[in-house]
Amino acid sequence: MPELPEVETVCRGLREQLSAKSEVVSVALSRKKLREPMPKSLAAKLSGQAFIAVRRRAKYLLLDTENATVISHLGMSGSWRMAATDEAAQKHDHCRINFADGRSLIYHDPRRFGLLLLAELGAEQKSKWLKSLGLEPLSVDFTAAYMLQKAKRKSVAIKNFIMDQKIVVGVGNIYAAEALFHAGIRPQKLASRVDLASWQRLIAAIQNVLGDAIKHGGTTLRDYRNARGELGEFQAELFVYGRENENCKTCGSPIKWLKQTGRSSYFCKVCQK
DNA sequence: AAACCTCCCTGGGGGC
DNA sequence: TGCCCCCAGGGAGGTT
Repeated sequence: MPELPEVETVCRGLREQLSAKSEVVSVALSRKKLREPMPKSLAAKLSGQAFIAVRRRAKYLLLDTENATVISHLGMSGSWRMAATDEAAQKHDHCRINFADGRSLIYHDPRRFGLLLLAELGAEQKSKWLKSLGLEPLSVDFTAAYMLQKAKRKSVAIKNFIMDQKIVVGVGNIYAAEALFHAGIRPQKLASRVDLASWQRLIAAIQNVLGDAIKHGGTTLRDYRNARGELGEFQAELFVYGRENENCKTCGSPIKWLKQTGRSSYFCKVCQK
């Protein structure tokens, strides 16, 4: 589900919601496991603490107290919501963090592909989930020269390459399709065949589409909600994703669909070469 | 080493 | 209405 813009939107929302810095009084976990079991020590570690910062690395949310960091990944269907502590639980709620001010922060995840882990303060980057991650796409390090070098002698399609979290993080199936459209590059093109000028266009396209999606609060296809329970609005701005047989917004020709390594791709065969 | 495939889950939609 | 199959925003682990 959530790619960088959705996770960033949730991050900003949680930062605001947690700015009250109320102490945790208790934590309740469901018996179901997410991708990994949730740590039993969560209640003991968080009780008496307040969250002092909320950060994002790739598609991971990092919630800091003074002595630990909660690592959260939303998988395909995860969401966080703030509710009154006396509000009834919903099906698929898996973690409920109760604060002294009468509110509760709740992790909800029907498919349970998400993650909820605990790291010692400052040690989250050592987690196996974070240690091999590539560059942040909105950082100054993300350059055409870097991508050209990394793509050398790679026989993967460009779409798979820009979705490889070891190379660049945060780009998933929707925004890969959208960025390639805006850069005029077909998703099947080999990464090693993309020249420097094309990389410059593609990097600009990735940064623009991620930035615009953040401004629109992300894309809601089905499950995604921000920390206030609101939907994203970027789905109205999509040029190709999910638009098979609909007219290209630029040239009018029908958008094409293909399956690449098990995932749907969408492109315009006139606008993308 | 690199590039596929499979699997972890629930639920919604389409075809019959 | 029901059943069955396919699909979905991710990503680690296994296989070739």
